[in-house]
Amino acid sequence: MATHKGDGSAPAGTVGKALDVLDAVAAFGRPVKFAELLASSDHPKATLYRLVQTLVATGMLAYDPDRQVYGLGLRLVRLAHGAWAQASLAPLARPHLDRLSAQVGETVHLAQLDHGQVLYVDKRNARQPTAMFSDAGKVGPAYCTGVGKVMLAHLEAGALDDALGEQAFRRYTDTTHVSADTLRAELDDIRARGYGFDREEHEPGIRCVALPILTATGRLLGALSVTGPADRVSYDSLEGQVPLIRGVAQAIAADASDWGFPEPKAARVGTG
Amino acid sequence: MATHKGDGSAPAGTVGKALDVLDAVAAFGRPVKFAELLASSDHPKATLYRLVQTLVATGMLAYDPDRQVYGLGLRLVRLAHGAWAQASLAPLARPHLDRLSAQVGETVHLAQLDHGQVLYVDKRNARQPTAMFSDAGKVGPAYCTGVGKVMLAHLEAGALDDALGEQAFRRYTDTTHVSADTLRAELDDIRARGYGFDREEHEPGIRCVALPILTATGRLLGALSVTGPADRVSYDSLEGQVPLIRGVAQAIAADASDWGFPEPKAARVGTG
DNA sequence: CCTGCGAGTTCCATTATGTGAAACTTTGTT
DNA sequence: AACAAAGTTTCACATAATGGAACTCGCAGG
Repeated sequence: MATHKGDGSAPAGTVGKALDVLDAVAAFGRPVKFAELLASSDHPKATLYRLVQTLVATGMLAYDPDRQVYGLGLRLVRLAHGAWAQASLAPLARPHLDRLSAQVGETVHLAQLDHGQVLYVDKRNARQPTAMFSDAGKVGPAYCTGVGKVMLAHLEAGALDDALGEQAFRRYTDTTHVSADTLRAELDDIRARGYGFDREEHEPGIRCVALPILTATGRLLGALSVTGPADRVSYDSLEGQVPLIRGVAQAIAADASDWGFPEPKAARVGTG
Repeated sequence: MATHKGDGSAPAGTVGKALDVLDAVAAFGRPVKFAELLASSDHPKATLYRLVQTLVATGMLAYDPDRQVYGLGLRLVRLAHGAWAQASLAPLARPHLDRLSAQVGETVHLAQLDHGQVLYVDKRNARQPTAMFSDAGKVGPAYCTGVGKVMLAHLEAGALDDALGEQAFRRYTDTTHVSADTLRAELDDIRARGYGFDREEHEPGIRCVALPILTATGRLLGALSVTGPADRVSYDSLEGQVPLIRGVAQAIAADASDWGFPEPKAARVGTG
């Protein structure tokens, strides 16, 4: 799993390697011992060791001398606060999400596309308290979520090809797309219609309707979705929310362009 | 601007410089042009340029070719999700915070110490919805907040000296500590008593009581605080909450040691 | 139109940095 | 005590970073 990159093509120098180590630690999802890290990496012991030392020294990794394990450092949390605040739509969209959430009464997601994957940057639960940070930063598949498909649909041809190349097409449910071909067909549909559904493609019993957030010039910023359980929401009722959601999406886009929001470089990978 | 470190002695290698660039971008709090970054850094143009290129290539920085500005990349948000989940007390403490919040009815903070600064990793508002991610990741001064002082008080001598060296001692209110000396005196008090107050030292009208979260062996994990406006809470009433908060702190510490929580390397900077 | 300027980008000889096999130290186990 | 496994340090070597200078681009003024 790790990331799609593996490393075979990683053209980056020392910095890239160091960051890959961060990813590796993150992939474990728990504090790791040096040996575990070593096993999961193709660096020689000494090299990995120094890499890790550097990361600890810079606060990106935390080392617990008692248990001799490494974890992701708090400096990352600090940096990410900045990233979330300035590189994501979330802070800008916050009041709009609140409004939408209040009006639809179902779970609302705000997502952006990051290297072909869906990155959830904010969320409102049905009628529970506001989302936790643990929701922002979560990633999900693009090919089988409402927000994912809607964003793919509004990518330029080249970027779409790149992004499709990164999809796993794993079958989660019996409605999951398992090939780029059927997905492409639906994306055409979505592009024409302006919104898309997740028809229980990722989790059985979970449906959603999603719309892209586009600038006036058609640039993709992110996506919004309203999600509900199959036993409570019909596709018709979800479709009925579309005008409302569209209004919110446009409001967010308007705020974003006023503020000079940088384009999320989405699937602009590779070519450099 | 730069980091607190500025040590000059051993800033680390290439990786360190690259990460400092990230900090620099984060410090602007908005997308920056290359020239701005250059002005705020002491690297030669070509060097900074390549550093930035590397960071963009690795997804830590995002580049908007239209506006020619750099912002923090979404990869950071993704990584931070992992950091928050595994390097912070937050996920573990979540249910405890919920409980505490429900019982005291005032704002509750969970913080950790990061390089001499307070890092808020979770929060519950008085009776509003749960904190947003924008609260996790926020940093604050250690010398004039309840959680900060309580954590400083439970640092070992060496670490405390380091940490005190990083305090700005800026006067926010007329009760703010403005020197290490008076602060040290209060820290002794706090250590003896086991809890501390923020007597409107950071924001006028804002009081809080804070307790450290310590392992059975006395290792500092973080701190908890209950905060309220001066016109609603007295120091006596806050003090009355201490046993309750202490119970929660102990519960969190117990969970943390069960789970093998890594020590937040706090002020263990320098010596490397 | 062309000239000058500032921002951004590329070049390339130099050298600081990172590399990794192997040796060494520490920690835990039989 | 002896061994093994995990972690740390060493050092000759090579890669990768450095930064001064030159180049390109876009634009404002002459």
